Amino acid sequence: MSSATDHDQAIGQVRDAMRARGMRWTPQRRVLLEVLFESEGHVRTVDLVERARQRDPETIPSTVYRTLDVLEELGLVRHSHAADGHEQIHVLPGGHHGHLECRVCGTTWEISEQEAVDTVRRLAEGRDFEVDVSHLTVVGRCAICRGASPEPAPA
Amino acid sequence: MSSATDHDQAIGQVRDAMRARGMRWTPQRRVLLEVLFESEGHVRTVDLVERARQRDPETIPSTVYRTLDVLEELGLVRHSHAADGHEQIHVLPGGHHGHLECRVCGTTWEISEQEAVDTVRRLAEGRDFEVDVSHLTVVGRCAICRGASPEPAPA
DNA sequence: TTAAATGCAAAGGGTTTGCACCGGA
DNA sequence: TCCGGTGCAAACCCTTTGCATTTAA
Repeated sequence: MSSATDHDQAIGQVRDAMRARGMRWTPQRRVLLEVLFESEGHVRTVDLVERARQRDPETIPSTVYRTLDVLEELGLVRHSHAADGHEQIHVLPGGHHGHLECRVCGTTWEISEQEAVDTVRRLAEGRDFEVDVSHLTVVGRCAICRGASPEPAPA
Repeated sequence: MSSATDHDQAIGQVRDAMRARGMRWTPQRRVLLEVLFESEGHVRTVDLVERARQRDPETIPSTVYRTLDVLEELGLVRHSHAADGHEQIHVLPGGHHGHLECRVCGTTWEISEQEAVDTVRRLAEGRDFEVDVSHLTVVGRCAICRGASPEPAPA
């Protein structure tokens, strides 16, 4: 768990990085960064917009989307897609990581970078393919949902 | 590679299965099934609509989407999401399989069911998670695109 | 000062829905 | 005949875009 101070420090670094590149530091960007760092690794973009709006009701979606694009260019976040196809944002300093998502209950678990890399290693090596583990989402049914409904839809 | 006759036979089975459940067999459904069986395992839903329209210009998108829902309930197809979040359809009798997709050039390769299962086995076993390999899409950069641009965006 | 960001509104693209009509069983 | 499917149009949701205005540097 990170403290508010950790976040402040990380946000300060982003601010400096942006200024160093001639970009501007705005209240809107600070709000988004705060929300991002509190989002424990991954969030749906839609939820991000919502959380930012809770913090600042004036939040405009397009500003959030545009800032996310910038942050992705800076390498601070990455996006992937959840089981329903919606965009999902990952904060990198929390570590590259993949996801395991239950298609029944929607719960998501993180897969550590190491485990994600181990998982796809064989795939990648055999084909000279560079896997983007942050974009890896493995979908299926979790233990609880399998127990609740033993069989998947029959063929 | 399957012959037209194989397809006809498979389509006939679907027709019978639908009738047996009190569902109706329509020209629109036949067209969609034909397109599906010619799609070699996986297609984006949008492309499916397009291909059906080439065959029958009267094709209506909502009919395609609704029929796909029915086919998924029957267990004949599954959907997943490509790297851009768009829906992708898989025809099951062609075999469960995953995908490898290059985020740069967009090329997609199939991963056999066996390889997909091997890949995620450790992940699944450790958590009692049932992985839906048909929904597995591993994104990254292919050998060619890595050669063209050595480094990904720096952090 | 001045170019980067924002706010706003509108468009875009894929997908879903409601409902009257059609047509397969 | 009768209910499942279709056609059509509109709604939806997330996301992107254009452009005038604001504002950080």
